[in-house]
Amino acid sequence: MERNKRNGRVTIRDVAREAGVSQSTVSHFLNHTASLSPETKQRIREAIKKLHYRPHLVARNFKKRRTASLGLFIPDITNLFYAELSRGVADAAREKGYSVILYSTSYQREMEKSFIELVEQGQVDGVVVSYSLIEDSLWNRLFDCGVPLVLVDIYPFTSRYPSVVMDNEKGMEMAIDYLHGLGHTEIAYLGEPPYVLTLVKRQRSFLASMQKRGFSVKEKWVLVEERTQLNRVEIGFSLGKRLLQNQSLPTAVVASSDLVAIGAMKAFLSAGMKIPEDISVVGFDDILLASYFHPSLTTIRQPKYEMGKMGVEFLLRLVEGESAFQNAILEPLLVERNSCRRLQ
Amino acid sequence: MERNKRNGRVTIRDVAREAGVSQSTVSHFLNHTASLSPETKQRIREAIKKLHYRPHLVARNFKKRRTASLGLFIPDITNLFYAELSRGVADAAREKGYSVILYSTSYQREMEKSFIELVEQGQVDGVVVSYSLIEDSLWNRLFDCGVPLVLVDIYPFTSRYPSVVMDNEKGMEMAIDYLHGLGHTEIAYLGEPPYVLTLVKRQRSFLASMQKRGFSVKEKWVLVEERTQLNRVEIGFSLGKRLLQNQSLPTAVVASSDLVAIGAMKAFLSAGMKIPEDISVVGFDDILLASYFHPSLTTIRQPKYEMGKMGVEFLLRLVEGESAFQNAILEPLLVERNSCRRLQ
DNA sequence: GTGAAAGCGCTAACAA
DNA sequence: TTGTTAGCGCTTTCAC
Repeated sequence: MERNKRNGRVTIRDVAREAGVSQSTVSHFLNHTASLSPETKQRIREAIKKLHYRPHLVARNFKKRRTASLGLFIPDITNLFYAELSRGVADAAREKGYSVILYSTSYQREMEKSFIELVEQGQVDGVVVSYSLIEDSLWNRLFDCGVPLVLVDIYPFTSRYPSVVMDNEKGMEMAIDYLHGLGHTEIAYLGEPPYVLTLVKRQRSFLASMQKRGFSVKEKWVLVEERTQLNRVEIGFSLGKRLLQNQSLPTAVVASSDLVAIGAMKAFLSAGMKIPEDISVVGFDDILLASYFHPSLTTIRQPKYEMGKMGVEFLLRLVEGESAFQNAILEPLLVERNSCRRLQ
Repeated sequence: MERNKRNGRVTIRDVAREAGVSQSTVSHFLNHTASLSPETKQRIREAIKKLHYRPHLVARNFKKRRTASLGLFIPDITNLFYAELSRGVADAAREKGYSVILYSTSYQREMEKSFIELVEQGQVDGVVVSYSLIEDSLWNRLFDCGVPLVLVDIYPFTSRYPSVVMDNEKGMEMAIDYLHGLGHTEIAYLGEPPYVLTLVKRQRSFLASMQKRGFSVKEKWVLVEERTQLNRVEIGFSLGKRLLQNQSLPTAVVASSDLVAIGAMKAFLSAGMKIPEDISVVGFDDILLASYFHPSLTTIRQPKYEMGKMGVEFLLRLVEGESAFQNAILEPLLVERNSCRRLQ
């Protein structure tokens, strides 16, 4: 970078001086906000080139009272579900000229707090929230600071914000339906910590769907981890092992997510069981890699990338001044692979 | 957020007025940069509370000529290698008071360019680069704009910057050594596009290590994909299938990364082969989930999280004015699982 | 202990 | 078509 005498950065002033015009003329040139004479333009162009001038983005946005960036609240970027969602968010944001600041909390209170503070201090123009704040008071701080918000994969527990979710009840019902169609009636549920309503709904819908069909649900077959911070795959593994401690086993298992399903499959295989011969498994999400496990995982697909993308679209409408907003509910899709067998 | 009359945001001015002191006194209060009388402090505290004042981070940093954020250049956040690395970067950054802006390019020129422009325009104080810019001229723009840089998982092709890499040659040699120890001499290499030196080194080291041991390398057993943008797992799958078209097959396969290995395993299993009975597989990276595939993947571990973390540490020294810098080379570790068998 | 004033790099009325 | 001026919200001398 070229440096000017004073402090380093080449500013619009330096360009103006070099070109023999005023600051505002250079600004007009940069923003095409006035028509300038060809000669002036040329002089400015040369000055810019000579000094290697680049407008200072932050100053520019500061003046315009915006940051052109969005915050992305997620619990864990190494969870493929969130990674795929993030990609949708990042792509949509970039397309509209916004940057994405990563607020990935590792499910930790401290991190939540520190990110919320950044939001309160105006670091971003809007926030995509795919995460349930553990500490309730932080939600209030987020709401109170008046920053535009969109809830993605989080149910709109308050109706003040746009949101994008998949129909989780329906997704879970499709899973049960599918297993039912294959002749299964003895089905277990393995769940990660239901710390978001999304997960609560899956669990409830599991129970409701089972009941609706007259299938009994053994308490010991509904295993839900409590400790929020654990790795999802490890949760699945440990729940899988716990399930195997039962006297009688179900013929099929539905997991709260693919990661849990994968962990559970590992537990089953490690115990010498065969999938789907000895037990069928259905996941939830359809993460990348789901089809690469052995056996490939039958699962309920969530349109993660699209959810992220749509979330940003909804958010930016708010950011750019619209007051109306939408709450989208997307459709689940069952992806049949090789982790389930037909009984008999 | 409380609003003042003029434009919305409550500023330090409003607080000063409310408390009956000057702006600078409030500033001193906020920054503990002068000792104030208890009464003044109290009045300011009350005013802040009453108005729900939050200092404006951007203005603050602008004044201080910094952004307190770092850019993270990666090709794909849904590639678990980069997701894990990103976590290290994010954690270290947060710990030091910096935010992370995601520059994930999807291996696309356009994206590269648009991110480089943001860097040139001063969006960040420093950049973690774990990505080889496809377009050479963009590297120059990055270098020329004088922003502090650290290269992570990228070899320092110029010696002007700090860097963190694992010893890729050694890692690959360990893989061959390991297979050798198990009695393998017929080994194939499946490689993703060697668009970074890191990958080139793995490939070269594969050839060198084979040669050193007097193992012949069949040309048809060294398969390397060219198309940069393809998904790594799919690359592995297609290379695996291509390998199977050979008349004679190797007894073992080394992949350029775990994702490629996983794809290849899928191809082998789909063709009715058993792993490791019919063919042994060694991966590279040890991504999360590597132990959950079937069979679990023997691989060379890269300390991804630590690399990200260390990268940020190196970078921040530069950002904070130090001129000396380090180039760290980390040690690989072979993680033995179940994807390889002893011959005989 | 407190405040006046200048200025970070830029945009945007408004004037000329 | 070009320039003057007044800030955006804050920090930071430097004086009192």
